[in-house]
Amino acid sequence: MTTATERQPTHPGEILKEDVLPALNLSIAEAARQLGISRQALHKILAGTVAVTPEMALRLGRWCGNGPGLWLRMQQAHDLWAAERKMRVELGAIPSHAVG
Amino acid sequence: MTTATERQPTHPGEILKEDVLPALNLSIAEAARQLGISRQALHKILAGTVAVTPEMALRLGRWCGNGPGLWLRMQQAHDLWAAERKMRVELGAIPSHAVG
DNA sequence: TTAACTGTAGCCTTTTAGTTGACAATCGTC
DNA sequence: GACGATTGTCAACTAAAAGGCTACAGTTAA
Repeated sequence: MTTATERQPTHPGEILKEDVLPALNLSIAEAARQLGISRQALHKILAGTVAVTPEMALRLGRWCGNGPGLWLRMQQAHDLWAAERKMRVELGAIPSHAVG
Repeated sequence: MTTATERQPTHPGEILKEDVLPALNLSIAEAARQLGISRQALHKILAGTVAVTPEMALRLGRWCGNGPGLWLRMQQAHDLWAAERKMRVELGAIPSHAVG
């Protein structure tokens, strides 16, 4: 395996927008206030145009009460998928020292 | 749990320097050549002064034959630990919507 | 001695997260 | 209809970080 070029993993902002915000019944502006960030910054996360940094994952994890892990793992999967496509050619040129 | 302020998680470069490079019996310069990066860039990773990005994790994963996951998880643990200390105060000000 | 490798230090470019300010469009309420 | 809050989106700015490059002093091996 690890051939996995499936489809793009869901961006954490999507979960935030479709599940968390509706469940809490909060506006974007109010949520941003509680998170201590600008509403524009939160908007970009919801739109998936910026990444969830470790710092932002800590904010979200504290705010949602589920810890930073989920948000960070989702973002990582997303980043890895993107990087893998971008580097496909270059990666092929790297010699592999695999044991097996 | 998640109180975890233990000690700083090991930086992935440490593993690279102490285990991988000796096992492969390669110089830093040669390893950098194979990885397709400058020897200075590799040196900074080994010294732990820069982070292992998703792209770099893909290079290392391909090169070592173990995939990018290990390197990325180690870096993430490292980053999270650092961010958590830096934001401790600010995090306390964020209201928690935990269910339980 | 000469060649290669190493640790560091700069400098430069590009990318990206986050801020503030601004504007038009929308929606609920009085 | 008017008012206020929210929203989507833009631009300008700052700050940080990755990665490349050059350079130089020190070390080690042939």
